Amino acid sequence: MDVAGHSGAPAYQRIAATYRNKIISGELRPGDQLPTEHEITELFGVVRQTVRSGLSVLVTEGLIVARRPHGYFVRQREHMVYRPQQKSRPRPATPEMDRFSQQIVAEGRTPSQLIEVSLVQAGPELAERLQVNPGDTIVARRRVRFINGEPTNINDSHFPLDLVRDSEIMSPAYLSRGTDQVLAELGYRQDYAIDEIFVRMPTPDEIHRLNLGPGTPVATHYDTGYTAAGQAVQCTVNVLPGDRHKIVFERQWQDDPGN
Amino acid sequence: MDVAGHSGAPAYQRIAATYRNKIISGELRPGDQLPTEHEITELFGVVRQTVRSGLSVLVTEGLIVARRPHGYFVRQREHMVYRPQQKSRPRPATPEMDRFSQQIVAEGRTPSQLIEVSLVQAGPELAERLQVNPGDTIVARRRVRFINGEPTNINDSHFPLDLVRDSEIMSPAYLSRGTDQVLAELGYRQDYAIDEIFVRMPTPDEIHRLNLGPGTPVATHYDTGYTAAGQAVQCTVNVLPGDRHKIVFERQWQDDPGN
DNA sequence: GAGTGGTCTAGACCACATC
DNA sequence: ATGTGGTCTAGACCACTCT
Repeated sequence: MDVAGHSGAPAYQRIAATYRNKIISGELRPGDQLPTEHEITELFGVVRQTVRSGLSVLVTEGLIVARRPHGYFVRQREHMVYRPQQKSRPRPATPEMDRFSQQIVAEGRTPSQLIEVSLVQAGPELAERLQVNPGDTIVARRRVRFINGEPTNINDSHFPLDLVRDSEIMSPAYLSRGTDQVLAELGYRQDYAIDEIFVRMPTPDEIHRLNLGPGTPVATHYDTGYTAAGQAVQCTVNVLPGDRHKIVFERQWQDDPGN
Repeated sequence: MDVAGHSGAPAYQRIAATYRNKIISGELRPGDQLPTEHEITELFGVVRQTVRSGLSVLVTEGLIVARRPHGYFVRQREHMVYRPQQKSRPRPATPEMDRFSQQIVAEGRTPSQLIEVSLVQAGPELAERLQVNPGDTIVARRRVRFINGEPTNINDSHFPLDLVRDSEIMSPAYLSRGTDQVLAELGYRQDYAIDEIFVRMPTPDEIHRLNLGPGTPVATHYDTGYTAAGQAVQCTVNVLPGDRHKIVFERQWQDDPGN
């Protein structure tokens, strides 16, 4: 079972297991420093490369981070709550902020955004969801959201070009009433949405935009909106770093009470 | 931007970027074999350890797998659809299978399960959700679900001991009508649930139970059920390997149509 | 037996932040 | 200047599977 703990296991796995157990058991707490590579070398009687192999296991597991030139530290994580359900609830009549910003301000933190609008060719993933052909031109409204100056998630909205040509959505300015409202004004009222969540390791581009550390997986949330007639009007790709978010929603029971 | 592509980047990053780009662009397709470590050594003019560093980046990104003694191959993934919403919908009157098994059979595949029931002490995560004190004894009904003999997800249900003592839930047998129904018969009808999804790298135990490859993150889905009075009656922890699942749910709009 | 990846040793030089 | 982790070389032996 606990193969890595066996004395027959490779040395680097024993090193990883040793410090993993100390972290899980609470002996090492978030923010605590591990021994240096040099010290672990002497503790286990192996060369530095072997120590590095062991620690790299814990780095890719997201348990520790290297802070040069200080050493390795137990990682701490703080999850912001992400509620996909709330997107389909009414907003205040005259909103000054989108829902993300409202939530952050309510938590006493400072939100900011970087918005970038461009015309791109639809890849297969987006083409299928937006009911267009791969390679068709679509509008991408790319946004990185920050909390207290730290990049926190990616929110890239995509629209079929025909729907939003010459509308406000084409401007890289902040739309306080939200793109859904603009779409509704253009005659494309969103009636229902399909949410898909994938879990994977980030691409180098995502690592760069979100300033992700090694061993940080991401959730990709595809939110595809449709009119009552079933026409796709937008597909938003949210990329949520696993160490900064938890996804929350609620369900009411629909059982027959006589059951 | 594409730092790893710069000629100034470390050799192992250039190697990783080279094959990552070939995979993303489609030049290398799922199932294709990469050159051997020895061949890449000659292609880049570096020693084997450096090649291994580069390839290990792609392994931990989940893009490739090592199949000894054949070589490295581009990984292929197949996502089963996971619908947390369906848990709160009525089932057929006389179910012979749980929802998971129903779906798998409908897809023409063969489900199976390993069930294990035990009494455990609640850790802080479960204690908080089940409204008990940390260290209190709770009932854990642990289940690994298989498709065609391959482990696919973990489904561990937890109950306060007082609620289910001496009930069928304590037996490690398959309950075709579901534990929710058994709880309802005991007088604890579930009225609503809160779902929380975390994204992280798996623990060694999860790697073992689910036979996970390196670079595979997991989603942890906490499904906590409450009676109408707000009493927590169960907390189920689903562990979903990222390379085998996508999470899907739907939303109807709740806007005021006059908006 | 040949070839694959898995592990390990014993060195070396570097960039970087702190003292 | 010191000490940290980051990268790299040049070897070695091993377990495993295919032929």
